[in-house]
Amino acid sequence: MKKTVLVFGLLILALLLLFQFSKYAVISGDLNSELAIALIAITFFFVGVYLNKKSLQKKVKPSAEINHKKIKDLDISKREYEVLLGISEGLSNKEIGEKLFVSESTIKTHVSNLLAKLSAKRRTQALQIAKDFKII
Amino acid sequence: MKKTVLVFGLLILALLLLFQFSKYAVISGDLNSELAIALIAITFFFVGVYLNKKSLQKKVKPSAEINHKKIKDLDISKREYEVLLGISEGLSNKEIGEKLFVSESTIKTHVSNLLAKLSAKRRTQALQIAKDFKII
DNA sequence: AACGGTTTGGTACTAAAGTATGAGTCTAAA
DNA sequence: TTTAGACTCATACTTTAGTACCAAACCGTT
Repeated sequence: MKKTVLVFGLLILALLLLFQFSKYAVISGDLNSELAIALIAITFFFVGVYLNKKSLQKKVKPSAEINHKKIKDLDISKREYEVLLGISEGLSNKEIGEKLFVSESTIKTHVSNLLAKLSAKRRTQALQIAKDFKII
Repeated sequence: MKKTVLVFGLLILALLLLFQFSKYAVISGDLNSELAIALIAITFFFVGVYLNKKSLQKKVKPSAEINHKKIKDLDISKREYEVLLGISEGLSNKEIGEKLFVSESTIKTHVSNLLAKLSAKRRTQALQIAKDFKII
């Protein structure tokens, strides 16, 4: 919010300066009126590019963002989530165990609990559901 | 390519028209010089927005497109690809078999060949690799 | 018609995955 | 301090997944 106010403040300031500059150029009868117009055109061109980029970012980013609230809603613990990430990397239970420095048995327990919480029958189904929920 | 030429042609035309218009406004001593400048500013603002949107589209779209060439390069058959899609939906071999009206044995054969072609040890790893290759 | 590639499917096996149950440890909160 | 939840691990078991090998049927091409 603060950022938005700052940006718009600066934009209005720049706009006023450009208008003052163009007025001065016209009144003083310089040959520079074309230059002034060109400057205004270029400035607003970049303002357009900048604002468009900002507004698009807000529409594109969410598709790649993780829904942390959903993770809590599903009652998925920290460790279970780490296991879920291991599954999404295509690792076996044994490999996940090695990565997290625990036994394969432990991973099996986590996976089993995870599947129940995600209402999945298999780890591949868990991946599909987790993607739908945007938690991976 | 043709489109690009057309767009740039129209842009240059619009630019020239605006310059002529602004010249006329200034020379004729109207009070409208500010209006002319505002029009130029607005025009270039939208030009900036438009061009930015165009250039971003080319960068965003490919991330959701399927690389059919890669599928052929990996020598993955039609049926094998259908099985891969079944896996990505979280289905078991038996369920994929029912969906495609063939036996579980057949699916196992397809999966085994698929894993070899994708250099994967497990179906979950196959999913991860297939995503990297942008074939699912 | 013979050929290569795909698709299908079976048997027999090994390897993972997943379930159920019980239990010990640890930590943060009541 | 005891209590609940999270994490750990094991055993014993069932179910899927995956491999290896073989073989028949199908299909478009030459």
